[in-house]
Amino acid sequence: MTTSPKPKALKVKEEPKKNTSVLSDDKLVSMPIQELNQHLRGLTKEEVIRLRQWRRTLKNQGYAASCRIKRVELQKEVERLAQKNSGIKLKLDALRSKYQALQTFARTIARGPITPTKVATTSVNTIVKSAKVYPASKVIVLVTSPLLLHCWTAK
Amino acid sequence: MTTSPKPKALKVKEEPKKNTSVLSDDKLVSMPIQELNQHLRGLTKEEVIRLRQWRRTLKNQGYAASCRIKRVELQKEVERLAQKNSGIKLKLDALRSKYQALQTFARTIARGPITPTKVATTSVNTIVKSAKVYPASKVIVLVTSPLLLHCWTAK
DNA sequence: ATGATAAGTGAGCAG
DNA sequence: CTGCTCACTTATCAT
Repeated sequence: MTTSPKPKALKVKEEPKKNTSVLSDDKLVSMPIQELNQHLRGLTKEEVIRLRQWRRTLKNQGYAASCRIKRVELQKEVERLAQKNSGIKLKLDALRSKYQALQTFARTIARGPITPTKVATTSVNTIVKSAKVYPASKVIVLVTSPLLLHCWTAK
Repeated sequence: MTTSPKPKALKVKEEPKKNTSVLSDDKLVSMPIQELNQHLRGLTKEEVIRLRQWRRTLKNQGYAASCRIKRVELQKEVERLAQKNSGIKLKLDALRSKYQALQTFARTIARGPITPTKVATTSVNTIVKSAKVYPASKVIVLVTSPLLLHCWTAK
């Protein structure tokens, strides 16, 4: 009905009107077609068609409803995915930070500021002691003699 | 219409029927309401109502269409998000691998092949002093606090 | 026949 | 009034 259907008068809201037959809509729609056919015996041809059509319409109501539900769930899906997405992004950022920190650290110990600060020999003791302010720190003493590397660390 | 509406006879497919007035549906629906009112002068009260209703119906057609488009886009949104999601997951996994590799590397160069001998903290001083038996030796003290490496050497 | 879905309609709410 | 959305109906398409 895409092109200019007759502008009809306003539709009068139909009365709910109770069912003509004993069958409830619920039963009519859920009954196996075979069983329905039995109930249809002895009815006018027109009545049969009408009932069948009504059954079909009721079924369609159900299909339409499930379509609507589907749509709602699609909406939820979008929200769920969006949330999940931002969650992963946070993880990614956190990991990136950790990675960069580690990278910096790795560079430092690999070839970074290994230009040691020069201090008086006597200060070494002080330095070793001061390391204790970092509970997680480790003190490593390297002593190089020609061609040999001796290494100790505190127990 | 939830409860047993009258099972009506099949609706006869209406003829497309050309528009009664000169106004095309397109114009009728897009025309400003004010302009419409001018065109409405001299028409039956019923005709006026009918035309207005028809305009409303045409508008509703448009709204319904945009609703459907919206739904389709929702569908696309889901696909888009799902794809994006798996993309980020790949990145995350890749970064995790890189991170672990770097971690291994860092561990290797940090304390890898040197396996320091463990000694009492007090012994460190002794060690430093004893290094002097090697005239060409160098003493380097490394103190690591989390993610930072401090390094000194004797003058 | 059955299920799903596009299009269209009126109802009703919100602005 | 306008726009939107819901529930429903009908028309189709595919199984």
